[in-house]
Amino acid sequence: METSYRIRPRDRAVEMIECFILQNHLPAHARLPSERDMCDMWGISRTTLRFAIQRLICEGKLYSKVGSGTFVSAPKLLCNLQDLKSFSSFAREAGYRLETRVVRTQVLECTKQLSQKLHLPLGHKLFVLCRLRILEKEPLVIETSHLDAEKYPLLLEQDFSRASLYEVLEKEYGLQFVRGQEKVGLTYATAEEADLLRVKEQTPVFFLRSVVLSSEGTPIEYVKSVVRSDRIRYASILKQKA
Amino acid sequence: METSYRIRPRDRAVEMIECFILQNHLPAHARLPSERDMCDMWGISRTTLRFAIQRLICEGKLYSKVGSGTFVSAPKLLCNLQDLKSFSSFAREAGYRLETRVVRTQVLECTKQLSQKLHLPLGHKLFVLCRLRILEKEPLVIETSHLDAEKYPLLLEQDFSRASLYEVLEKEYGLQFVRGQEKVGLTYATAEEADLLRVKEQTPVFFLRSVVLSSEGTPIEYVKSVVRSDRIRYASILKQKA
DNA sequence: CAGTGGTCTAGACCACTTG
DNA sequence: AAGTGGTCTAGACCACTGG
Repeated sequence: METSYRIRPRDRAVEMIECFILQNHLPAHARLPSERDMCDMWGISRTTLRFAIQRLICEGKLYSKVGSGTFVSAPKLLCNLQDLKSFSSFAREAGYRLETRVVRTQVLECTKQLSQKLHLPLGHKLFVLCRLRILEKEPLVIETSHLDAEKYPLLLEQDFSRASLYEVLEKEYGLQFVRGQEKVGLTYATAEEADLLRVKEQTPVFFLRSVVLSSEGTPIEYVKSVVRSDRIRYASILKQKA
Repeated sequence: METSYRIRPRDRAVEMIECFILQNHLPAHARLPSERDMCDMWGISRTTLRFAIQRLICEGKLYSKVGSGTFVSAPKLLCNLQDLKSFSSFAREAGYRLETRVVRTQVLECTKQLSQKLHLPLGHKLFVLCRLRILEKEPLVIETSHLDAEKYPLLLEQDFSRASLYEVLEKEYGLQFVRGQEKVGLTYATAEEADLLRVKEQTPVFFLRSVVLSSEGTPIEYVKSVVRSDRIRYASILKQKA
C-alpha cells in the first residue's frame, strides 16, 4: 500500500521559509523578504504564504510589524519546571536586557486565599505591584506581587520603574529570599493582558503562582505571573512523553 | 476624540454565527448551515467566514467534519484546580458518557524521577498503561499510568479496554485511594498526541502530573495526563486577575 | 511617497461523506 | 451524484511605516 500524501503548498512554504533563514544565516531580528517577494520567489499565492507565516509566528519563530516587515524571532527561552526562578534572575543569567514597566500599584485588603499564602489576617493591608517585564523589547510577563503593606510601608513611596522590588526589600528591611513552591497552569489572555503582552485576546498563556519566603521561612511575597507561551517553553525532567 | 474602529467582517461573522446559534436555539452537536450558505446569508466571502469558524473552533465552540458539516460543541468542561479529581470520576459525576481506548501497555524499569514519586528502587519493574479517554465521542485526555509491576502482577493480564484500573486494584488487591497533589503545566501536542486527541500538532495542551496514594499513604500510581485545552478549562479560586 | 503587513473577495479544485 | 469542508489562486483595498 502506497500512502503517498500530496505535500500541501502551505507546508512546503513553512519549510521554504525555515530553509531560507538557515541558508542565508539570518540572525534573530533579521528581516525576511516582503510577502509579495516570497510569493514570487516560490510561485505561491499570498494567502498560502501568509498561512505559513502565521504558523511560524504561533510557534514563536517569526514576528511581524505592520508597514515594516516580517522578522526572525530570538530562540525560545527555556525555563526548567524543577528549578524555577524569578524572571529577572533568569534573564540576567542568560544575558538578556530586561526592562520593567509598572502597570499599577494599589493597596488592597487581604483576602482569604492571600491570607493563607502570606500568613496574614483577613483584611490586613496588602501592597499590590503589577509590573510588565519586557525582554529584548518584547513584553513577556505580567508579574503581580502582593506584600504586607503594614510591615513594609516604604514600598508605597518607591518608584518601581527605576528600583527593583528585591533591592528595596533588601536595603530597607534587610531581607534575604528563598523562593518557595511554584505552580504552573494554562489560561487565556484577557483583553488587558493581551494588550500588555501584545498578543491576541484568548491566546493561551502560562499562569504561574508562587510564594517567596525569607531565609527564616516567613512568607514575604505572593506572585501571580501571566507569561506568553509563544516565547517561553517550560521543560520538565519528568516529562518523558512516549 | 472619536475612536470609531471599523468593524471587520471577520469579527462580524463571529458574532453572526454565535447569534445564529442562540436565535435558533441550536443544541450541542446541531449542524450549522453549510459554509457557502452562510456566505450567501451574510454577504461575505468564504475566506472570511472560514476565519470566523476557525476562531470559534479554537475557542472550543464549534467543530467540523469534512464532507459532513460544522457543528455546535458541547460547553466547555470546568475542572477546579483546588479540588482536582480523576477524569473518570469527574465525568461520571457530570453525567457524561466516557469511553476508554488502550493505546499501549508495557513494562519499564523505574527511572530516577519515577522512583522518587513511587518510592521504589531504580530499575524496579513498572507497569505502564496508556489510555485515551473519550468523552461523548470526543477524545479529551491521554492518561499514562505507572504502577509497581512486581507488587501488582495481575495488572499485566487485564484487558483495560473493558476493566477499570481502579476496580482491578480494589478487587484484586483491596486497595483504597486518596489522590495526592497534582501539577498542571502547558506544552504542545506531539504528532502522536495530536493524532490521538484529534487536534493539530503543536496545539497547546495541558500537561498534568499526579500521584495517587492508598488510604495508608503509600504511593500507588503515578499519572501523566495530556489534556485538550479547547474542551477543558481549569479554574482556580486563587485566580483573581485584575 | 512607495513599500509593508492586514484584510477581503470571487472563484476554483480536491477528498471526503452521505445532512 | 450532490453536497461538504479543506485548500489554493489572483487580485484588490486599507492603514501604517520609514528596510
